[in-house]
Amino acid sequence: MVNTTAKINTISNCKKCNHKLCTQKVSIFSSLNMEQLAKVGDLINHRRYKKGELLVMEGEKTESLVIINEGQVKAYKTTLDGKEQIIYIFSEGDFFGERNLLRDYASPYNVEALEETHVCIIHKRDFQILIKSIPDIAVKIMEELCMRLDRLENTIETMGSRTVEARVSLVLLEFADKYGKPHPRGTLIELPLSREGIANYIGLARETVSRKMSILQEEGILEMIGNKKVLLLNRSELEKTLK
Amino acid sequence: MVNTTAKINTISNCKKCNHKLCTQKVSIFSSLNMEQLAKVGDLINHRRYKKGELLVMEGEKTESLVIINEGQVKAYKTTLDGKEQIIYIFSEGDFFGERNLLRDYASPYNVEALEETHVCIIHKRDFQILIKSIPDIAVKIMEELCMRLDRLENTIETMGSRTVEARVSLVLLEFADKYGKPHPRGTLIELPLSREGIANYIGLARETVSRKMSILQEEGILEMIGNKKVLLLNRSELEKTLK
DNA sequence: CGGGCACTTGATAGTAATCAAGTCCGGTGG
DNA sequence: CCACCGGACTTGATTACTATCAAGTGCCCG
Repeated sequence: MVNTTAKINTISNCKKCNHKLCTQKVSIFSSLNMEQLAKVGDLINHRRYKKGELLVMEGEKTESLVIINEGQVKAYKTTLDGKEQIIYIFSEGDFFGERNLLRDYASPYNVEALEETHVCIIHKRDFQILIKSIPDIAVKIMEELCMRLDRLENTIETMGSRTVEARVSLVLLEFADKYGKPHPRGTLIELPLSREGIANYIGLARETVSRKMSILQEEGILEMIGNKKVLLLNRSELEKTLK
Repeated sequence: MVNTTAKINTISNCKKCNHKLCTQKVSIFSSLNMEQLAKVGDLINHRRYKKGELLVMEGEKTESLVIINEGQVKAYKTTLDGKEQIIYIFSEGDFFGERNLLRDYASPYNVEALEETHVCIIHKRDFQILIKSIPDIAVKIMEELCMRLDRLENTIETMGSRTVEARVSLVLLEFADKYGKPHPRGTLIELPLSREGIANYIGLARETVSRKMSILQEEGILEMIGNKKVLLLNRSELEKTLK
């Protein structure tokens, strides 16, 4: 199965972890029984990336579905003026590379680790077999794709109607839902992105993001804790800026 | 050419046309054999809408997949300042309502006929049965959803990087691919939307769309023919404004 | 031929990008 | 433990661009 001892170690851990990590975490495998999970586990390879490392480059032809097991990554396109437009932030349980499961497809974006990240990889050919023997997986992927469509559609709505405040609110609410933890005075959000990253996510200048967040702080809607944390104090007020 | 008797005619035609119109036109049924097509045909209902009629309202709970057989529709969200942000234009062979095939889902947008439109409707419960007996359909839908994700991701990129020219170019190229016909001097595009519609599609003021298109005409990249047609003379030049 | 509507074009104002200093924070080394 | 350094962030001033407001113009249809 494998050669070097270190690798055997990792892999053998993985034999167990396949159920816990890659498979159980991920909604697309949630309907599988133990036997099926084991089957899936056999097809999975693992890999680690350090912060800043590229998992995939825009335009690169990839051959596999990648599932984030631990850590998080950003998927971004490079615009003609050299900026990066972040499209997705993928965290534990999210996947990418689904486009080329069915046909050959160049990656539409760069994917870069935002921190130490551990991924599970399933090769296209294995996945195609898998999807045929367990059709329910295709349905689960469809569900996930629909959720992404939802988010992108909403993003386009706020980007189109162009009230900058709404864009900032939307991203803060998104982060609150995804990364927020209960706190006596509200919700504590660990930001996955720097100010510049947030700006690149919602198509603004980093200074503008700073300014708008300062205003939200003055209004008592949130409190900035250092640069990487935000305490959301008044969620309903923040939601008002949306609709 | 049409009136009441014609309508009866149409309906009875449909028993036959199910194979030709709804099913053969649509990529999601492209892998089906004749027998399967017939099975699908039996599940389909038809309906016509006049220009301006709403097929679905934002927030409404729908129960079926709708396939455009003839005509076209726009899917749009109403923003808090009363504007409409158009997200999709669906034409012959496109479908919507896929979100609620799997779970109960309120429509994320209004859908309105841009012209006389004829649709095929499959109820959720029938579709769920269909998808189980012919799993390949789920795969086809996945493909289509991936294409939509592609487009939305590109839209977000251009909306984010905020060069207004690029937005106009992108929409013109999209229309050229979708509705363009060969012409001795380039590509003739029948615009599905008015200037205001285009503006609502790419998040600009209608005046801005006018101005940018006038500039493109001055530059010799295109020629406006009345209000509803555009002759694209220099496609490669238009593409340069993107990347 | 005339009326209405969509579109174009012009002038103005508002808002965010850009340019430019500062300031804060975390990390490092003395 | 403290002082210093660098990078990220904030804040301010200016500029650039598009939305908005306001006339016109042209096209399509009766």
